[in-house]
Amino acid sequence: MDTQTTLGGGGARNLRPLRLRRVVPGADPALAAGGAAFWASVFGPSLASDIVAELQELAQVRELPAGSLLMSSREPARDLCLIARGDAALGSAPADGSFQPERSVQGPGWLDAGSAWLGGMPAQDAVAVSDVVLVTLPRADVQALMQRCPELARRLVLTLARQVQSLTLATHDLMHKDAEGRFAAWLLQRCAGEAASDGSITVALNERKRDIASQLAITPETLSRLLRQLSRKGLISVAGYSVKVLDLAALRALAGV
Amino acid sequence: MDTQTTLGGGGARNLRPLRLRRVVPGADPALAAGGAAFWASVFGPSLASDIVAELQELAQVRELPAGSLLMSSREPARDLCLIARGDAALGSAPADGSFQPERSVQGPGWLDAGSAWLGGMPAQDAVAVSDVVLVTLPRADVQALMQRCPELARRLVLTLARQVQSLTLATHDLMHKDAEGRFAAWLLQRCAGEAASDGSITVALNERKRDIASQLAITPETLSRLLRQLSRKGLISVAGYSVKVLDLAALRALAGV
DNA sequence: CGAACCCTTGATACGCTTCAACAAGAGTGG
DNA sequence: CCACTCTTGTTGAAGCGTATCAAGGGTTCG
Repeated sequence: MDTQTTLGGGGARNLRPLRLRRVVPGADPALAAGGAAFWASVFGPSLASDIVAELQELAQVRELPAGSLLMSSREPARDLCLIARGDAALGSAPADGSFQPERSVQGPGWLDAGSAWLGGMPAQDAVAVSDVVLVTLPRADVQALMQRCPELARRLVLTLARQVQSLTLATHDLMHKDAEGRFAAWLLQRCAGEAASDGSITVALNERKRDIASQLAITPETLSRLLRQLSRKGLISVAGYSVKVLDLAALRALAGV
Repeated sequence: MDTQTTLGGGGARNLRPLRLRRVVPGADPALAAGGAAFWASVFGPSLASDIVAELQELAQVRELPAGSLLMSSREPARDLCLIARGDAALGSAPADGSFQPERSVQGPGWLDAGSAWLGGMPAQDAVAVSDVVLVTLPRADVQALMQRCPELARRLVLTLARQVQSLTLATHDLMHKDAEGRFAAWLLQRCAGEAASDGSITVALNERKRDIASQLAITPETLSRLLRQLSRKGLISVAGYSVKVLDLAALRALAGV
């Protein structure tokens, strides 16, 4: 039917993401774990350097292999959790060993800034998708630091406000968009600022397709059919784990409302 | 088929909620709008009284009729929004005059504590379901107050963290539960702490059924069929706008996972 | 090689929406 | 008071969207 018989075929495609990635590019650990750049990317730029130093003092930095459980909904959250390097997934682990990712986080960024304040269990579990550098800040210490530095409090409020907005948009999508619309919106978000010269944009899928499907609340089968449909309609062109966006406007129309 | 021919029938049921309620019980305005009780219910108890006084100073209190637009996703959010009295609905207003409620808020409580910090448009619209007393706090002033009172900052972080958790649970439900499960969960949440002597619990539906359906992301038709199904199975008993829960355990089983 | 894992494709089943029709109030105005 | 309209909820029939089940091929690893 298509000139391209198999989506998974072709030689020039990028490699498939493994379930557990064992090899990791050896990034500079000093930069990733402890640099001021890291704190700037999670708390925003130009935070007073003495505060950054205190945060660095409080932070517990751990390097963990892919597959590690970073956060469990079965034990109380005492720390604010961040990812300095690597990818992680938030979702639910239904005790039978499987894991349903609901949201993905790429380092450097926040994993969970909220649960620790509530004195109960976090609402989600988290696992490392790649090898990660996990940074944890004890809530009590952060609270004490906030007492002396109102600016830090403001940054934290900002972080939480952003997350509220992001989650609000996510629920809106789940309530009002069908699978095609949600995938279009997901793809557009991955396009942000990566325009090529001819107007086409290529998006590399870093995760397994079944994890993408899981985040979109659809089955892997449906995602596969969706990719086929959209490429048949000429909106995208798929080669393994790389998706080229051909018709940005049409994709936006699908994603809108 | 049933002994009860029509769900809407029967004489002893409670009244139907109107689309725009015009009559409102005349509660004590002093208590609702300005009392320390109000601030305690939104910021938590035992906040320093001088801070409460300053908040009271900053707050702009407005009494608005049912149907009013309280918040628009088309104009930037400069204030933190609270409801002192009455009911409001957050959702999307698709410009054609209709309104799709996604979440309901009952006073006293927060309407939107997050958007104002982001310097953009809020992600949702809000309308008053009943007559409401709307309280707004200019973000800049709250920020200045937080500088002098770290405790206030902590309370705000707590508020936002709670909302993050609530939204996380909502997305989880939308992703993994079917309509029956979501409705069961919704009903159970309304049961909280209202147990009668014989173990049965009666829940009064304050909103239109179509608004409940909208919050559950289902159609009114499906909700109607769902009520019929569950009452046929003996889990609940429906009389107009009052639902009696008969089998709490079975309902929990439906809502679980 | 076989085993494990992933993606794809097809056939089928089910949940929910859509559309249409109807009954019951609630508001309106004679 | 009644007739009329508007809105809400209910019910049934039909159809779409997505899940489920089953089969097959590709790739990686032991």
